[in-house]
Amino acid sequence: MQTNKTRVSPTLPARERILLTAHELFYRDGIRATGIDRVIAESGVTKVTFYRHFPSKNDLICEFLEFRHRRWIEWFVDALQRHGENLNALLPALSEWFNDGSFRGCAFINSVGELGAVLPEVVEISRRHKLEMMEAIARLLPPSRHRAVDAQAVAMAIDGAIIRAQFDQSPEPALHVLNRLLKALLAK
Amino acid sequence: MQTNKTRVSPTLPARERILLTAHELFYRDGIRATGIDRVIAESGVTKVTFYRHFPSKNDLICEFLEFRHRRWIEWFVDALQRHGENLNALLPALSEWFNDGSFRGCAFINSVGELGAVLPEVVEISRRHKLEMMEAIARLLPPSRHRAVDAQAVAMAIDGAIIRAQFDQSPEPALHVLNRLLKALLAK
DNA sequence: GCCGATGTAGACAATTCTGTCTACATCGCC
DNA sequence: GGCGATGTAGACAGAATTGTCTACATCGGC
Repeated sequence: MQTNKTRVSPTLPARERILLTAHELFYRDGIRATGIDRVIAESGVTKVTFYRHFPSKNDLICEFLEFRHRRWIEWFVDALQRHGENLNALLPALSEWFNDGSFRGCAFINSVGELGAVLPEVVEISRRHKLEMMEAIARLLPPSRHRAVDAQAVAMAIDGAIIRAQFDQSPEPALHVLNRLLKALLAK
Repeated sequence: MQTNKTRVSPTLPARERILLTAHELFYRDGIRATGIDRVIAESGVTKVTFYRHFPSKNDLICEFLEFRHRRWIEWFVDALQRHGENLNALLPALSEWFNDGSFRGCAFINSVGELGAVLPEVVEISRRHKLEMMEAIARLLPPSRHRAVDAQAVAMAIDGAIIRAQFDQSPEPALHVLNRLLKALLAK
């Protein structure tokens, strides 16, 4: 009898199961708050299997961030495209994310806050993540002398909105205020 | 012979010493990363003294956030006043903060990311903090119909800038991009 | 047919964490 | 004078942490 609380498909290879489980727990509860034993139990593997794939928790943390990065950017680019591939796509795209029940802010902002001082790789991966987010935003802007700086301004406003959405009960104020900020930025 | 690594003045009452030490360690290294034993050792008190003042680590965490809140707002209001008490004061004020060697982002953003899912008081205190920050910003704006929303937009931009300054090596890009964002917001 | 990669089961070690306990000292204030 | 608040020193308990170890099973590909 298996009484595992496995939440991921047991047909997936062990490595995928571990990564998916870590992704859910790390993002939801925080990284330090999540013990390795918990990840092992919920992904339905054994300790040996786990440690064969991830020599230490720090390795898992880095792989979790890389995994999250690929996943998030893929969603972001797709959402922007679905909503018209211009600046007006930003709000509906972010609205999707903020309204998702599992939204708990930006995994990279959270991780840098939690581990940045102690695990430099976390900062490095997160910086790369924000850079790629900014590049995706830049592609929405018409080529011009200010494109790079404008994209940075939009990215900064979005980070502020992520924080706001994370703090508030509802994502509406964050989206509303972000809209005002974007409008002001475009009307220059 | 006292070999304590006490970093706070030993003449202060025990409670102050604990709070100052916790403030430094929690902000610098993260909350979960900092053990109670470490706080006790570096504040130069004993376990009994510590637990008489703070029944549990969670109590200390909340008191740390309240302490940080009072301290930060006091500094912020003062800095805004010193720099002219108008919107142009924001940049030089934040520049002071970002350039401080101990800057490691916003303690409330970091704490919500780390503990928000598991300690609701943290979110509550942090929300209050952001509200008071926003009110201080609102007082820089001329009374108008949009004052509240404008203050929220400025606060959101500032949160984005805090993140950016925390991620980057240097605070310059964060300040520069924030400047652009504020200029756009005012020129409406 | 064999080898290496991947998988399972669970005991065990070493450390660290929070929090409790006993026993005693000092100081301000009613 | 006595009491309560505040302080010191350090042993101890109980739980949780990360990571190691032995022993065995399965399966695909060379």
